[in-house]
Amino acid sequence: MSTRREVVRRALTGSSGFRSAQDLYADLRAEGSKIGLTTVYRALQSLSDAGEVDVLRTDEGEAVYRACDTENHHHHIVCRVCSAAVEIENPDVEKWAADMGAEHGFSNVTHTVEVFGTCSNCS
Amino acid sequence: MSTRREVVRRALTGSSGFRSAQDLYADLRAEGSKIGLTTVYRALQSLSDAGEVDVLRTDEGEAVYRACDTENHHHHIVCRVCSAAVEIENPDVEKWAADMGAEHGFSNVTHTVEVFGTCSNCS
DNA sequence: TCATGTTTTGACAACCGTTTTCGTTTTCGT
DNA sequence: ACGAAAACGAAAACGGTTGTCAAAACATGA
Repeated sequence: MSTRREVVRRALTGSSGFRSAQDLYADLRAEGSKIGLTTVYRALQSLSDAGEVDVLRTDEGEAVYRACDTENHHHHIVCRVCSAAVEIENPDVEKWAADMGAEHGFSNVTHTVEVFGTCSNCS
Repeated sequence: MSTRREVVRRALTGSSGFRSAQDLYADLRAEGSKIGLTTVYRALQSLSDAGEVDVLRTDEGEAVYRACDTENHHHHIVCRVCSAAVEIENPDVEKWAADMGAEHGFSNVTHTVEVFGTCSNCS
């Protein structure tokens, strides 16, 4: 396991919200690291492949990452101002998604569910 | 209302699945239209602003569009091979999202829910 | 019909996030 | 300490999308 990857993981863990690769790169450079942008992208790719971080896309198509507390399947409620996020669960939605798949003849069913709002700090 | 906009709308309506701007552009050129890519983007922007088409982002961050049967709030189950989509609803999810927002102090709550799978034609 | 102002259009360039390339540096096993 | 393999970073390439701008289409009034 590379040091750089750990540095990126730590930078991500230091924030409770979703961060973009460029955000993390800026943070790390600001604190004196000589890391390259390419390496940040590579580390995030690898962390997300390993399932250690969650990824989602903003409305603008930018990928943002978060180091979550649990590795289990869950969803988020995300502040659209500061990107802070809370992990949430809903077994009913899981079942519903599976049922919908079966009902319409879809196999290998997955789903994405994200809730957005303005958090109490930002409103 | 411009003709070009109608042409794009018709091209979208002709397909049951989600299509990208570039897909639609290719289709229209293939059928002899002299439309420009910029115009396709502009038409889709305007249709989506007007709420006449639904937009979502692929995993790769590409925007894809669909002309849905209803203008009411709904979700989709989308084939990850051919992009065919079926409109689905779930009042429970709507309520749950709102409840989660309230519970965690988030205001102005919205949500995105998409289900993915392989449709019967493609499996 | 013709002149004039407005809107729409499309070729092309610019943008921006992300990935590829490639030469260099670091790490690791022996 | 040595050489192979992996990681690294700068810069170029890439792909989708948006901005620019001049030309074309359209509308309006004289």
